[in-house]
Amino acid sequence: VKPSATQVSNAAREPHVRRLSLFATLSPEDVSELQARFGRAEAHKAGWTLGAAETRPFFLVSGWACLAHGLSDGRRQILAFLLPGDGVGFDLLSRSRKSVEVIALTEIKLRQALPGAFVPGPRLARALAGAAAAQQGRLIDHVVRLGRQTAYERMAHLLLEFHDRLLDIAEASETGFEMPLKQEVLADALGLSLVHINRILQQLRRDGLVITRGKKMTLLNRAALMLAADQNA
Amino acid sequence: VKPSATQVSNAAREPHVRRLSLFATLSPEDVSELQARFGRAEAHKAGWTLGAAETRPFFLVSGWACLAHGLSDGRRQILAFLLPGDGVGFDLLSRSRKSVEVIALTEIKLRQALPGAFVPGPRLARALAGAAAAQQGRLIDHVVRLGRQTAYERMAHLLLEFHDRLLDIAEASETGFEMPLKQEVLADALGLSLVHINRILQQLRRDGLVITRGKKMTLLNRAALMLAADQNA
DNA sequence: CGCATGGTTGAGAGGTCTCAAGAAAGGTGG
DNA sequence: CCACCTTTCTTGAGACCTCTCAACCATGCG
Repeated sequence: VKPSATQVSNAAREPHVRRLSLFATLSPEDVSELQARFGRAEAHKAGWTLGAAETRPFFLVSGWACLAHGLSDGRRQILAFLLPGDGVGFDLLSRSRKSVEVIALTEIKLRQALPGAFVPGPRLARALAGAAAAQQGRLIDHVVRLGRQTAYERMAHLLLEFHDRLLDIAEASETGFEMPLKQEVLADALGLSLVHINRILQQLRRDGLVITRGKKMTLLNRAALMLAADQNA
Repeated sequence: VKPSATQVSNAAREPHVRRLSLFATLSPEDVSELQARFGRAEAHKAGWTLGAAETRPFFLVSGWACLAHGLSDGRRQILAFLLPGDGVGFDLLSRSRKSVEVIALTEIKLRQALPGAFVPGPRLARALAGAAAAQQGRLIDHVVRLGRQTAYERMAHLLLEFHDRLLDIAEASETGFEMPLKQEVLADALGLSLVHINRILQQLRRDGLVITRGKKMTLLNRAALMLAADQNA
């Protein structure tokens, strides 16, 4: 494998390369090895759904998606958000349970793994394991939010999670980011009703912690948000 | 490696061997390879606590324990229960987050991995991966419980989880099992208050779904419990 | 027998939900 | 560019679930 400088620098702009680089220093060869294992970007519209167990591993290239589990009476719980650069199917998460679905929350582009076994080199393996561990950690945070935090705390914590994750891939500014989520989605993630989500957001605005304008979310007081989010994590 | 028949049949009685056998058919060599990698059983009293990130991988041999995360104001969320035969530290779960603790809920015995790298054979690797996936699946169930189920549903679902897991290692009868948990622990697991746990248990008894006598939990109507637990999982 | 621990009850407060309706925002065709 | 329709957000009011506080009972153990 002998990647050209152009190929590498193009790849470096891809969010999954950026995100994996957080967990291990990837050589140009690592990057091109990775790129070679995944197909062309394919696009899907918001609302597109896929049984998580049925798919090959993939990276999300752009857009927001989630993993969700539906109850038989229509209630739905969002298990995790997928942001650009996030992978699905590398760890066991998605395979471990039927009835976990991937749902596109916006228009998305993704790159599926090509058929055939993928045996990553040591650095790449470390990066993939790191990303999987990070996802596990977020799932744990989610349990804590749902089990032991108030609506206000949950929302503060989730907003900070989004901000941190988007900063990692340079899709957020120091003070804010685009959050293309309906309040209904926030409700299904945080285990609250749509109406209550609305009121909690108002409260955060009234307290001067955030500003929302359309899909633009501005964090006015990160320190106060962290205090509210607690988890002392 | 040439294990004696006695060694193997003794090992087969150990709960972690039993549990791993659910995920792959282990040869006698696999079993003795596994046994050789873990030290003697060490005992700890209820209440014993350990930072999950600090420990070597281990198997719980007997007793009940849990993984928990504490908030700064004293609130606590139990992330997962550890039953005899369960492992900690093989997947990323425990390592991924500081401030996740292992807590012994009863007297426990555990066997830590011996120092040095552990490179399991293919069947053993499959079994370990299967066990890790099962644990992930339970974590997902937990998220759904906490996010989208009522107290009654959560309790029903958790009782069924206990029953199924204990049946796997032959520590439950068809209709019941020993549940050595204080109501406070159930509260921290299910995201409810101690008082409410008490009332929910009464309700389950009143509805004829369970009987509790001391630590003995009897499931009178598994079908009805499953209906209540939903998750249609 | 007496203390300590864990379970049970009662009453009132509070957070969150549901239902229902109205306002705003966004997209589409004329 | 406007009118219209759909989607999403916002508001109000009452109900319900769950919480907190504060006792009181049961059980087990020294």
